[in-house]
Order: sequence, then C-alpha cells, then structure tokens
Amino acid sequence: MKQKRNNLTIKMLAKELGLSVSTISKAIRDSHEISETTKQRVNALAEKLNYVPNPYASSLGSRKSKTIGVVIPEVVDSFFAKAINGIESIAQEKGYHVLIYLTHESAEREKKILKDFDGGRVDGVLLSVSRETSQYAHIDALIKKGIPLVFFDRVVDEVEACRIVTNDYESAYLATEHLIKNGCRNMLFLSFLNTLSISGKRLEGYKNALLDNGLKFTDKNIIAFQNDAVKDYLLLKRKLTAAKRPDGIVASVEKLALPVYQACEELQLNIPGDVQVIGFSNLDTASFLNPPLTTITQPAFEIGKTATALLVKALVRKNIEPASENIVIPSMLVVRKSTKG
Amino acid sequence: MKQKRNNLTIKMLAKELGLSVSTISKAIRDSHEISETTKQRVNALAEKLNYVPNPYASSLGSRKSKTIGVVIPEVVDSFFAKAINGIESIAQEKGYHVLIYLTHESAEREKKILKDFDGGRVDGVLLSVSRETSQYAHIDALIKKGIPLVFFDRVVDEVEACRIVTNDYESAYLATEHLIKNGCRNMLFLSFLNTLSISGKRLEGYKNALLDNGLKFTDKNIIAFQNDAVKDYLLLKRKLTAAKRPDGIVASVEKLALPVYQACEELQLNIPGDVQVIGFSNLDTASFLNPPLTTITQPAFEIGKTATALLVKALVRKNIEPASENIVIPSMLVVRKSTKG
DNA sequence: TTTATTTACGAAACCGGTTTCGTTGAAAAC
DNA sequence: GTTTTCAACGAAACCGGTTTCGTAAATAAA
Repeated sequence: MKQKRNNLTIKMLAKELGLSVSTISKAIRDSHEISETTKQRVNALAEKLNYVPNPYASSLGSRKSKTIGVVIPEVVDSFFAKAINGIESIAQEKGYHVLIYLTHESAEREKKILKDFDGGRVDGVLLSVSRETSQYAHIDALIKKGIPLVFFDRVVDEVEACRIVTNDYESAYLATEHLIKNGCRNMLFLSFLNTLSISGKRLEGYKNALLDNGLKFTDKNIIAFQNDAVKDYLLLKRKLTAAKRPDGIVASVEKLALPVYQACEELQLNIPGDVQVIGFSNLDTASFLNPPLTTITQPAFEIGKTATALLVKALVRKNIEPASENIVIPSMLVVRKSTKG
Repeated sequence: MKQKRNNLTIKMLAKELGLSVSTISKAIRDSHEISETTKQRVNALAEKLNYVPNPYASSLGSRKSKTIGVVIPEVVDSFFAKAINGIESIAQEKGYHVLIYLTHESAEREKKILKDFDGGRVDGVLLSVSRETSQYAHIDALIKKGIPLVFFDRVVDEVEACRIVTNDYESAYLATEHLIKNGCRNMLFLSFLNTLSISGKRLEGYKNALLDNGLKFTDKNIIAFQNDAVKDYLLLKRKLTAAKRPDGIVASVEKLALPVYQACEELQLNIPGDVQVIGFSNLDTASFLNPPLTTITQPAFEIGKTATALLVKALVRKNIEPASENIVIPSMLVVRKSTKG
C-alpha cells in the first residue's frame, strides 16, 4: 500500500461519469442490475485510468478475502515445493491469492499462524501440520469459526476436515516388500520422532510387510530421529556399523535419503551391495544420484492441486456444512539402482 | 474470512469494558496516549475472548497491509525455494505476511500480478523477473506509485530500484576458467533464450574468461534453449555428438544440469573424462550425483533475506525516496567430481 | 387504461478498524 | 488562586469499497 492518499477510487470514477458509487461498484463486478451500456462506460474509464479496486476495502465489505492461507513445515523440500506449485495453479485459475507460512516444524509457530487467521485474513486454509503438533485445539477453533480447512499430506485424523493424502500405508508396505523380495532380512526404518498420522501409517506398512513375509519386527530397527542433524547422523552411522548391520533401509522421509547416502559413502558401504536403500522422495535428481535412488514418489503436485480445488469448492458453495471428504492419491514405486529390484 | 457475521469486534470489547472504540484500538496497538491500567484491562479481555483484529479493516484505515508480495518464476527450483526461506525468515520476524505469485516465466502473468498490486494489496514487492520479461512499464508504474520494490537475483538494470544479486559475471568467469585450467578448450555455454541481465553477465564472464586465456569465442558454442524440454534436449544431444565434440560445459542455469547428465548418460559420454561439467546450482544433491557436480552455488537464502530486510527497511522509514541500493553477495565455486579440478 | 413487474440506478448504512481533533480533570507552572 | 500543560479518553470522520433498500421510468400483464 502506498503513502500517497490521492489514490484512484471508485468515488472518483463515479464523479467522472456522473454515476453513483454503488453503480460503479456493481458495474465493475458485472452485476446484473446494471445495464450493458453503463457497464461498458464504467469499464472503459476504469481501463483507461488503470483503476484497480482496493482489495481490503472489498474484503471488508464483502467479508471475503479471496485469499487462502497455506501453512506448511518448509519450502525447501521437493514435496512441498511441488505441492505449492499445484496449489498456485488452481488458486490463480480461480482468482485466489495465496499467503504462505512456514512452521519450520514448530507447533508454536503453527498455533500463532492459525490464530492470526481468526481475524479473517483468509477465506480458507490449506494445512500440512508440523511434526511437533500434537494438540489440535487451534485447528478445531478455526474450523469451528467456519473457516474451511483442508489438510494435505500431513493430516490429523482427530480433526474433522477434508484430507488429501497419498496411500502411505500401502506405499511403505510396498517399499518394504520390495526390499524383502530383493533379499533383505534386516531392514532399518528411518523416521523422525513425532506423532504424525502419516508416520504411523508408514510404520504400520513397514511392520505388516515384515510380518506378512514371515519376518519378525523389532523396535531396534526403528530409528526415530530427533531432528538434530549432527546427533541424528551419528546415530545413523552407529546403526550402520552395528554388529548385525542392516541390509536394507527404508527412509520414510525425503530429508533422510541424502544422509543415508553420505553415511554409506563415509563408511564405504556399497549401495545396493551392502545395503539397499529406498526413500520416500520427490527429488528430481533421484535418477542421477549415485546410485540412482529407488523411491516412493508422492503425487505432490496433484495433492496440492486437489486440496486447493476442494478448498475452493468449499469456499464458493453457500452451505457451510464442513463436509469432510477424504481423497487418496496413490504414490508410485520407482525402482532404480539403490535396490536390487 | 467467515460467513458468520457475529464476529468479535473492537466495538464489542468497547461495550464490554465501557470504553470507546478508539480507546480500545489505541490500547491494543500500545499507543502512548492510553494508560497502563486500561491497556491491561483491554488486553486481558482481548486475550480472554481471543480477539484478533480484522487485518483488512486495519489496512483500510492505516493504509498499510503489512504484507509483501513475492513474485518469482517458480518454486520448484532450489534457488527460489531457498530464497523464499530467507524471505520468510525476515518477514515473519518483522511481522509481515507474504503473498506468493509464480509467473512461470510469463511476462504476461507478471504484468497482471504487478497490476493487481496497484490496488494496494501489498506494502512492498520482491521481484525476480520472468525470462520473458523485456519491457518494464509495469514495474516502473508500480514504483512510480510509491510502492517499494526490490529486485533479487533476476534484476533489471533499466529500472531504478534496489537490487540484490550475486556476482554473476565473476562466477561465470571463474567457472569457465576452472574448466580451462582443467584442460578444456572447447566449452559449451548453456543458457535459455532471454534478455535477462543476469544471463548477459554470465555470458560475458564466460566470454572474457575465454579471451583472457587466449581462446577464441564463437557463437556456435552458445546454446540458448527455447524452454521446450523435448526440442532443447535434442539440440543438446546434437551438440554433444557433433564433429568436434565439446570437452566442457557451463550450465548457466540450474535447470540445465540434469539434462546434461542425462544426455551424457545416453550418449555414453563420461563426465569428466569426455566432458567436464560445471553448473550454476543450489541443488542439495549436487554432491551425491554421479559424478558429484561441480557447482557455482549462489547464496540463495542470504539473497532472499537481504532483499527482504532491505524492503522492510524501506517500508518503515517515512521518507519515500526510492533509494536504489545495490548489494552483491558472492557465489561460491564448489569443485566436485564433474570437473577434473 | 390501469395495475403489476421489471429494469437501472442512487442514497445511505455498513464492514471493522484508524486517525484526527476535542474535551475533561488533574498536576504543574505562574 | 489562576492559568498552563499534560495525560487519558471519546466523538466522529474516514479508509474504499459492498450491500440493502428505495424509487422512478419502462415494460408487461390485466
């Protein structure tokens, strides 16, 4: 917004054309109660003078901000970057603006951000919760206020709202089974310490794949990192040099794939010779890594797109029933050279 | 924004406390003309009732949106993803909200987005122009309107505004020289067809490195891709199979590094044996590529941070002189295995 | 022709804050 | 004791649109 107050307003257009303010307002928004002739006159002048309505004045009057809030843990993550791309594609198509907020995995930040939304900054919210988030009062509060909210990827099952996810359970199952078929018998499951439903599902998939294939599941093979890069890395290396070294690794989070590669390099472990690695990842570089990384690739763009489309749908329909729709868009197993597939 | 109209407003707080609307408003914004006692009473009630001011009403009255608009070509690009991270870090610290817009390299989109800003949606703008952008009227218009704008990375020299860039000329020079020192004599310079100042500078750096080292510069070694993935890729392969095959490649854009790897793989060209490759890139995976990619790595996060800090500084100071400050944050040459460094 | 609708527009209230200016009581200065 | 100054607050205009409702003229229906 500018300091200059002599901004072009609807009032000036009105005076110029000898019409009333309300007529101009309606004409610009293409109201049916304005004749074609006047609409054209108004639009012609608006065009000529380069008039752009003040969005905040509009919002105030109409109680619509035409803005959606996107709350995610971070941007520097292929998954979220692509999801944003999907989000933006629909948002701009439907005329919505997108405010982006990063929680950096902090529940506190997330709470503050959502609370701010209480003031009416956004019409709707797209949320992928932080890893730290374990209470949902702030989310419930927002929904109770009547602000449509759609979860994507990192959803919380305890809150009633739309959810767009991928098939985490099946993917992890598939990934684990892929390793088993390739001869692995002692597979590490890498994750971050959290209560995310998504993590639980992936873990379940891993677990059941083991059991269904006659392998036994042990907590010792589950590593829940603390999100302290240095300590986590040491822990990883320790696990990789343990007595009975794992012969396979399921990196259930994108961020964990590279550390695994690095550790193996340092420890002179051959992938896939010594350890086979499969990662949940959206990395474009996966096929050019050394060796190319076998991945479970999530439909990030589609998830973002679908979530936004659903949100927008909820925003335009009048009936404010907070419909809770669940959409699952499957991931893909892409076999590359980091496993013996 | 919600449909329900029974929203908690300043007026209701006023009635509740037996104070006037203006007093509440001032108290909440910690005005000096309100006593500590009343401030506490007000804040206590606001806290208790979970009052959040309507940002659009505030914006309207104060002519400040506390929002900055970030306009970039795309998110799915390590450089921009990291830049956004930097931007957000400052924005949130200073209490600014960030609206994100993607141009997808379209000048048309960029124009529309900036025009919308005319309405006062944002207090300031962070812009990295699209590759297609060759006219600057829309940018000038915004600045003339008094909306602070700072360019970052992809700046335009023709417009007077703050610019945060990296040392593109020197980096390209350095990159090229690096290849020359490693024995290259016939180096391709890969770029996209555009008039971006950043591209020009990188090309200049390449060119001068050649000349300064007694090599001759030829247009034949400059490839300006059209941004048509398929055609571009074919062109690249053609160049790599030409009679006098290049012995080195400078990929002046992040997006071009992977296609080079792919082409070499398909053509069975060894990197760095047959061709040495250096790329302008912020890829976290660079060191795990096969072979690890030698890069010119830009300080993306810092660029975003600095640009935002500068913008915010311009936003808070009253004097509206559109100071034009240029800041250069140097890139780093990180030698890895794709060159014989 | 008379009455009922419809069309096209304007006046004014309203959205929820901010800002300007005026007022009052008390402390400070004279 | 009177005048100033100041601290603390309120009334009202204002920000720039939207929305509701009223109305006059034009058209359709009776």
